[in-house]
Amino acid sequence: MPELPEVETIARKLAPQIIGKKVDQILVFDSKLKNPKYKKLSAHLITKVFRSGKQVVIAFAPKKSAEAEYYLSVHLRMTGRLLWQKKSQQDAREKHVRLRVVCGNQNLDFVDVRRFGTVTLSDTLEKLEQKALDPMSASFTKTQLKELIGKSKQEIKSWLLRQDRLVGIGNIYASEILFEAKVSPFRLACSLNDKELERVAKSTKAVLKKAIKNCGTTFSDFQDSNGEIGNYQNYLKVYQREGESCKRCKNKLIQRAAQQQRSTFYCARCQL
DNA sequence: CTTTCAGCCTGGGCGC
DNA sequence: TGCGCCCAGGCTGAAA
Repeated sequence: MPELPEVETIARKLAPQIIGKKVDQILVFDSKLKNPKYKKLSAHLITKVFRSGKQVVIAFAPKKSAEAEYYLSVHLRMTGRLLWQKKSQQDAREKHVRLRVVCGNQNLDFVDVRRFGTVTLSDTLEKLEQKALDPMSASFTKTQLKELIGKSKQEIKSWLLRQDRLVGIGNIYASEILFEAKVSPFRLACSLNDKELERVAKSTKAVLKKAIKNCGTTFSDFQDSNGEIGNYQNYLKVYQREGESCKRCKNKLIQRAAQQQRSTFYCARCQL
């Protein structure tokens, strides 16, 4: 479900809620997520919560102001959510709770309907770090983008989804970024000239920044740790607007096409 | 090396 | 109300 802005939102809201909490135990309700190492987290304190790519990373230390010993990295994929909530009487499995971090009378629940989400435990940050560039980092520039693209003959929309080059962009923001940059999603990545690369780089930063400011996009089930939703769906220019008018050129030319079995939305008039 | 494509899962919404 | 089909904001690994 979530892309970079949604994961950033989750991490930011979760951090003040769970930092300083002491872990009693980890409960796993999904056989795919079983891991005997989770026992090691008992009695540890949560010391940090942050985003890495599309993952939410939670750091654990044996005591306050000690170095983190473990990092729990959660990838929410399509339908995953992290909810900080009071202990409930309900059966965890009924609500698709897959993993539960028990902290006193509250739980951090990893809820995931489709079970695509993954959870990994690591004892160093290096093992979690992505080789790919984060588009919100200062080193993401037109020059960097050009270098990353190289001679790739993939269509630019598909290229933007490649997590091994650039982390964090998913299906919604790829369409929105290319609309903002006035670049057709079907253009081959290697065919973009310097001006177009500049527009793609700038639009990437601008779109993601604005989405983060608005706490992400909510369609069906994106929620932060309080069960609150984002606002960016009100700012989407092309995504899910097939047949509607372009907000820039006013023509009824917002179209939908399939690329790699995923929907792409674009304006047939102003994206060249 | 690069690129494509089925598969992983479940549920909601639609037409019949 | 029920059934089958399509769709869903992601990623992996095998195949071409």
